Amino acid sequence: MSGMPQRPYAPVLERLKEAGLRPTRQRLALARILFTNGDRHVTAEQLHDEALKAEIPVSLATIYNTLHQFTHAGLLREVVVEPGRSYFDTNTSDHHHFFHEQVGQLEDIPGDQVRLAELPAPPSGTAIRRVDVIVRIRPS
Amino acid sequence: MSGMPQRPYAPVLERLKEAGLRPTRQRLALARILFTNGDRHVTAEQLHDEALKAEIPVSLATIYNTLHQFTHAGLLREVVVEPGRSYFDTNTSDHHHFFHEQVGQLEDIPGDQVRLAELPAPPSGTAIRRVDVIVRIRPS
DNA sequence: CAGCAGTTTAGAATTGATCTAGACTGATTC
DNA sequence: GAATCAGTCTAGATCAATTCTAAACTGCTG
Repeated sequence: MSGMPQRPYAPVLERLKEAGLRPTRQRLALARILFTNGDRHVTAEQLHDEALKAEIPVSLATIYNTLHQFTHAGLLREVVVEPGRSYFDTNTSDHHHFFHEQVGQLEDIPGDQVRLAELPAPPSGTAIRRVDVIVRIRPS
Repeated sequence: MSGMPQRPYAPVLERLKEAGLRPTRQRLALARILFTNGDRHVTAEQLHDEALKAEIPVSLATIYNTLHQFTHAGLLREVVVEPGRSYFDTNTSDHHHFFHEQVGQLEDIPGDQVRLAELPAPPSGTAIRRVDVIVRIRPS
């Protein structure tokens, strides 16, 4: 079918190298799925299914390893909204989320559409690491 | 030891009745642990341990049932901050949280110390059900 | 192309939570 | 206060998401 060999690997390869991650077959393929399709929010299972459909046989363990490595490297951000399920967000810039509870679907809120007028001082001996705002929505 | 029979059950009994929950042995005991010690944030496991230590033999299944029933009745509020673990907050008023990630410990932020200057319009066809703000902190 | 640290993998194990079917119990009725 | 019954409770099985383990594999570098 496709005449041109699929090769938008180059930019993704760069990102892996910069992050100090050895560009293996699996990491390249997963990075391509994650980072060449706009902003995304995936669970481990979703990414696994998608990889298998794309003919990239990869184990679930590797999916988990990779998601966490990417997160530590700052390529992904983990978002916790439901007990017993983690979402990974390819948008690592400063922003918050809508969470559609019925569907289990996350959606970015552009960073400047939520502003905290006032932030409390953290308890003494602690520093703020990050602020998460989750706007839980339901069909109306 | 204690001369007076422990009996701050009365107020707690009222709350159960008002919520339409039959005041059983277990529910009364758990309600007393939860609601007569100021604002608290507990996981199912924590509450279970505490109950057993207080000589109230209760199964883990009942702990889960009770926590959910109390939550539906509006006596508790569930807070999701960590994948794979749910916290239940005895403070059901409008407020947000600090989450001490190293320790897995939640702390209330008084309602008026976080104010959202701007809230985005929910996607069309949806309505906002609730907004959660989690300020993640770490030892400094 | 040999060697090795870093990766990947299948499958087992762990964890938090839920389900199930049977035993128990608060409230109601006589 | 015994009989009744819907509502509860329980031990144990089960489930789903995730992590662990030990062995096989693979990018690099020399």
